[in-house]
Amino acid sequence: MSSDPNIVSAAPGPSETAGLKRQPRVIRISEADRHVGELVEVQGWLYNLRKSGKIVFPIIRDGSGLMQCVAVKNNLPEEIFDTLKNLTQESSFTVTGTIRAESRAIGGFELDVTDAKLVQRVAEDQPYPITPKDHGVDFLMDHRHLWLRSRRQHAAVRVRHEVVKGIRDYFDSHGFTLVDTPIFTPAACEGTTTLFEVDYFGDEKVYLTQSGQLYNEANAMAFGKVYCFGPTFRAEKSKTRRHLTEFWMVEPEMAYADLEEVKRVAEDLVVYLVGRVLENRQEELKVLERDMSKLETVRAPFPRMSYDEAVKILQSKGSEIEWGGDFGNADETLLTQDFDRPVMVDHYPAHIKAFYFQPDEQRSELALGVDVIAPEGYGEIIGGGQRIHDLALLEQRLAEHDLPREAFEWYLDLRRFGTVPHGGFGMGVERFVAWMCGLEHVRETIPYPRMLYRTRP
RNA sequence: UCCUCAGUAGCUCAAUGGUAGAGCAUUCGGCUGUUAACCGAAGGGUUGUAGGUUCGAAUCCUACCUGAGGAGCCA
Repeated sequence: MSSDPNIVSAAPGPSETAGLKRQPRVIRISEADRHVGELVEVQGWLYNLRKSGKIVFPIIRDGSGLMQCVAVKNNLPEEIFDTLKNLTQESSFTVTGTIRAESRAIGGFELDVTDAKLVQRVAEDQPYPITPKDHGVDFLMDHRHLWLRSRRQHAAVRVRHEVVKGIRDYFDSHGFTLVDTPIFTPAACEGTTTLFEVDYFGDEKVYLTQSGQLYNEANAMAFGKVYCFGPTFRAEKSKTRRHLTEFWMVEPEMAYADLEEVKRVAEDLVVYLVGRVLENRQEELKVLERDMSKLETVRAPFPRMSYDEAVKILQSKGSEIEWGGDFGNADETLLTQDFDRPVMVDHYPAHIKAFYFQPDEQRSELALGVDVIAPEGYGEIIGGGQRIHDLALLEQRLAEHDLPREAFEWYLDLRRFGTVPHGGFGMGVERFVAWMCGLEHVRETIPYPRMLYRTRP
């Protein structure tokens, strides 16, 4: 007997007597293996239907999986057989029958039908738009609310769930406290990227956050080790397979941490998450046809190199990059192609990083920042580093970047009242999930993607 | 913002200046083990929009609209 807390329906208990009508237990398809030989009820939607005269094979989808049902005309009341025979795609219905292992059927189990109830039949003059054949991305995105019922989308969303849960479990079990940062913010966190402006009761302009980092620094001084995890907004007119205007980012921040500690945590987190996805989401990766051998090699230590070294490697591989420039996507792919795991690049030129990066002691033109670049062309999944802890230096950087001093007074306070070296990073969930799933585009890693030219549905 | 490509049936595509077609989906009929089942039939079109060239335009030209891929920027 299962103790799955998800089962809310009344199940036949030990007090059931022979005189009572037997109520079949409602199960989810994902747990079919534990109910072989039992009479059960499945509640779901029609995924596909094949019929051959006096026998029909409806495949029911219940959100947890797919199961083929077998209904034979001669063994059923005519009304029930006709109900199943006339089901249209995505019609909702419940079906009762006995579970049997069947290697020919999708999922490995089959239901021999004894009863069925129609809940709502999809009208044939307005059939379900997503047929079992091919569709284009534009059409599917217009029907995203229905597309999520498809197997591949289902798999991607489940991998995302695993990654999100893994992120929380990792930080929760390593002494971090979740301290949420605001989504409405009064000014730019970094001053570089474009922000979405929001009218705030007419008399004040606020912006949707592009990073929780500045608040994270305050929180780290309060709690030692913190993380924030929520949606982030970038009004950049980026139109590539790696960009969304609304995406999720986890940002840990640690007091008394230097660049090396930031790198250690970033590496440890990535290794943990990859291992967890491989362990718990194999079925989903199979649906996505992900080459799992490409993930199994992701172990510590990751290759580490300085920006200087990275530029030399790129130049030797034919890139036209020059010292001082930022890496393009082609550069990132070149840089990782000889490795079977992510690559860490640190000590970037300060002028291509945000104002708050701590400079290197020996070479002040370098910033103590690190990027983690995923293999297979998935690009930068983590960016972070050590922050400036000295008040005078931070004041100088604000001035150099023409940032409004008064808006940052609270941030400067952190350097006035017990400042310590500290650092952290941000990891983009969608890019990470796209890498795990082997997806071409990050738009399939979030249920309702928001992109340059798409805000619907 | 820039560059490239694409818009034809509900969907995916064909028709390369000369009568707009196929598969899937839908409807009707057939089939007791199908695996995107199959077999037969039917309905379904102002070829993204506006203009132009031509005897004749889905096809050539111009503008616009919509989308995709990429660049820059970033996670």
